[in-house]
Amino acid sequence: MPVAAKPKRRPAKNPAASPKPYHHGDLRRVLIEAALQLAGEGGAEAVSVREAARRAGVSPGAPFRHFPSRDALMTAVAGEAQQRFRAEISAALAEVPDSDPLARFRALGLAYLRWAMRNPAHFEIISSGRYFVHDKAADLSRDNAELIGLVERTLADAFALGQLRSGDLKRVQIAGRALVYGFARMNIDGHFPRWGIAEDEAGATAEAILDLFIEGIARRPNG
Amino acid sequence: MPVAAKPKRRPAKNPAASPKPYHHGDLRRVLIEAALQLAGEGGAEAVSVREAARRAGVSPGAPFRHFPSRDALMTAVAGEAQQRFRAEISAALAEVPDSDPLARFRALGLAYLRWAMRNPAHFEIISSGRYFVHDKAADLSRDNAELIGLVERTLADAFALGQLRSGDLKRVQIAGRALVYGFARMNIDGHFPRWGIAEDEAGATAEAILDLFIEGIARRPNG
DNA sequence: AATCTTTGTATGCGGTGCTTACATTCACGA
DNA sequence: TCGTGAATGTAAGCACCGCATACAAAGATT
Repeated sequence: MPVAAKPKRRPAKNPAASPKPYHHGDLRRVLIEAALQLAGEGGAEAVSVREAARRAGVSPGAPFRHFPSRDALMTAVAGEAQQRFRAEISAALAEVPDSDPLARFRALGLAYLRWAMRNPAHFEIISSGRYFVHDKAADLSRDNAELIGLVERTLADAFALGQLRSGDLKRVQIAGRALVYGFARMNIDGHFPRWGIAEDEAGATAEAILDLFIEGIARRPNG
Repeated sequence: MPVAAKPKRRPAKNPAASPKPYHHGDLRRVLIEAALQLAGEGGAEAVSVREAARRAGVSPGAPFRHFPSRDALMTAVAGEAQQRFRAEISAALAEVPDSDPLARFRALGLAYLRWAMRNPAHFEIISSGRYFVHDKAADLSRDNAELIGLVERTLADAFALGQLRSGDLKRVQIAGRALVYGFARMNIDGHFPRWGIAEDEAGATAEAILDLFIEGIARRPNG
């Protein structure tokens, strides 16, 4: 199949050549982007190597030059998604002063929930542990450990300032994590209709349960 | 392929005939059982129609006489699993008197968590909303609605007896659900190693966070 | 300019869910 | 009692998937 008028390829790598060149340019990046898009459209399960290749305009085997397996692609996708997730959390934390750790804790939880509500499929890829092997993704694990450490310090600060009722911080942290993770997953897994929570109510409900939790762990002046 | 000595089939339906008869007997039941077993071994995703058929000693197309799709099979599997789930909860509730609704609430949460810890794959099939369409499974939905109603009444009773701090029962209920669901899913999704929770600690941790939550919503005599 | 490495294509294997056409057995009614 | 139709199995094949191998094209290096 002779390609129409092979354009002799300019020496410098100028990607403006109209008939698509043999080499893609940055296929790796494009594949990750396509996978993110696929996930956003049809859920995390809808991501397939072949379809990502199709969208990149490339043969079904090409992606395997960049990712040895589907899981490897998903790991890269998870890395990109987690980066965005962390960025949102950092932005939210930047608006709350260090002097009020409990407020920071709340802001963190809120940012977590908001991002998870808006990017359910991406959140699932990051957290479900079904799309890549966490042990192999050192960056992701380290990043996640940092987040855990941040929460730990925040809670410790809050307790030191007398904002918390109980000193069992690990228990508080795990419970808090379970709460937000559970709410995020209830959204992903389609539980909200069964609970009479409309789509536009999800944000308010998220805030409500987070506040309930915080009221539960906070020191209260009177009964 | 002449089957060895076709045994003339006794008139009455006696399944003791050793060379396997053309008709299976109760393929539907056996397929559900095989699927439950497959899920228990390799997670919910490991369930395939072909493998279930293989284990039932039947051709790959045979299951489709009983289930129009894989999802239909999974719906039946979910029905069976949910029945067992509800049985465990009912058993736990039977041991706590009606006079202490908050204790009943706790027992319910504990039974929920225990079953989810012991049957992660089955729990996932029931609750993930990825293996069957909930709208089509009227029995499951009704059953689930009953459970929600039970929790609602329990909380209302607790509030009436002055056991609760807040009267916003819907919020309490959703938060409680998110908590236990999140913890159960953290187990399924492999989050516990990252949180330093060993397998034999999961039960104790589950109890701990449930108690933290209950302490948070309970009326306390002194600050 | 020649060669090596990278990155694409072509092709094919085994797995999956699902469909259609056909075979066998059961159950019911004349 | 015996046909006949309904129920339930098999066989074969489709499209899709992840993935491996062999080959071709383009860049990079010397």
